[in-house]
Amino acid sequence: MPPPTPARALHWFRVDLRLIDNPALTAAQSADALVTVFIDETNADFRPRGGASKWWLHKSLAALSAQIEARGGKLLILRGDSRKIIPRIARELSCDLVTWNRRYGAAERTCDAAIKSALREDGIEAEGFNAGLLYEPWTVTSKAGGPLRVFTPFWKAARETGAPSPPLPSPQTLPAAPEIPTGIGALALDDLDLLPRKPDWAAGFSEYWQPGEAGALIKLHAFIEGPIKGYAENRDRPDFISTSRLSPHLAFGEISPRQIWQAVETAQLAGELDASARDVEKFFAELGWREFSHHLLFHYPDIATQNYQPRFDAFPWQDNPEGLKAWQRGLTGYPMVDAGLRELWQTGFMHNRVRMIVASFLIKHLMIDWRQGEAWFWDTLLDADPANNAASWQWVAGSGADAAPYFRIFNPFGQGEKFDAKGEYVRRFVPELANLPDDHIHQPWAAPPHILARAGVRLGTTYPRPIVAHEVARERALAAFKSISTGTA
DNA sequence: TTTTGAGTTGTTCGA
DNA sequence: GTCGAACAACTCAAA
Repeated sequence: MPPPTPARALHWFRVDLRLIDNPALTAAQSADALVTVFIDETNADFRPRGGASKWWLHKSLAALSAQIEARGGKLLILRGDSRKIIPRIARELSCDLVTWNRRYGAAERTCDAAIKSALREDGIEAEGFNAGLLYEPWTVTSKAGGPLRVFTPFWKAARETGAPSPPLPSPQTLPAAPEIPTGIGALALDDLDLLPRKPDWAAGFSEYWQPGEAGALIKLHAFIEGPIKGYAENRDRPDFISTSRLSPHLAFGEISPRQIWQAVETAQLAGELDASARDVEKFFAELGWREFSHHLLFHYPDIATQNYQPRFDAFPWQDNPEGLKAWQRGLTGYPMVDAGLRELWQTGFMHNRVRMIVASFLIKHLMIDWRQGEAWFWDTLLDADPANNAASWQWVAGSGADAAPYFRIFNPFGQGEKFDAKGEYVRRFVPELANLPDDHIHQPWAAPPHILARAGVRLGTTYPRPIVAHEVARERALAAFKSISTGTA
């Protein structure tokens, strides 16, 4: 337990870049003096941040720092191995309490546990809190006491443990920081060198995103006033804004799932929500999938690198660097797949339905190891999240917990015809096909020559032919997946 | 211990 | 055009 009124506290920001509903910050703010710190961690066993995440982090830290200063506080920025830095600065700044919010990856938990014991050996109190999840992984168990590995029973059991707790308010003022010695190694945000320069591939991102707590609240309220109505049906439509787009904000902890939950529920109870109960349940279930991914990461720490189902270790993945490159660049010849990958490159985001389509294509049509797709998403997604990214790729591959069956192979043009019937999504991100009529835009290779000519499309020149024929690829994938089935085959 | 029912997101084929 | 069945068999969770 922390001292009743610590003289001097340190709050360590990690995946909680916000002031509202920040229990660790709230616990620290009763101190007479408060230092808040963010560390660009260079710990050897941590996965390096992806490029898109770095861009977001820069913007988010700028927003957070301004918010803290507006309340009389100070955000210190440092770089290095957190296992050394935290105990050192806690000592040098004479702190008697250090607080943080928990993270759930194996390396991070080991690190935090080591820091906690180091601090306590120095007589400094250290305490972790839950800021990132509705239900912490160890609180949701089967009747037998173990982790749940199927979503539906997991989500049922989680909700039976009780309603999510309400969010904490933002502190209106923060205790002033003590004098920071110059030798402590404080950096300016720009020193972290998080923004891309040559070339600046992130130049377009600001058009779509406002990183930081204020931007998160704007997205939340826009969702509650708009797309949550009809969410159950529309969430599969990439051709208009049909989802919350809160994922990058959640990935950096600029908003908590408790805040989202409470805002939706409050609007619903007040009769201000023009959405059906089914819409709300569907949306809550998506938060539930995020919880489930974290639950899996906590109980099975290797999910980002190892097949959850070991029989997939024998899968005949193909070494196909040209195929991988065509996929990454959005040049597979399948408009829906290419639109998705170009949306990712241009905006740092991809609609969830399209993520499934492009992932299925990489894994099943090209038979490229899901880890290569996971790595690309890790580098390019603004919402790259160690739990969601790994669990979702394994779900598509069929190698994960509660995964898609092997014979579920998305038809890359059928999905387009179904969920982007007018081709608006394709036209937005694959402009060289924009003049094709609706009924040919998802299968340009099958369009009559005069239609292609009129639309200015020359296959193999202005837009690629399919790099693999769907029917051939499908049969090949079915055979490969059958070969690792546990049956007698 | 054994049994039973269920399991995010799909596609294809044939009636 | 629409609809149901097949696509495998397994694992999980609970009774």
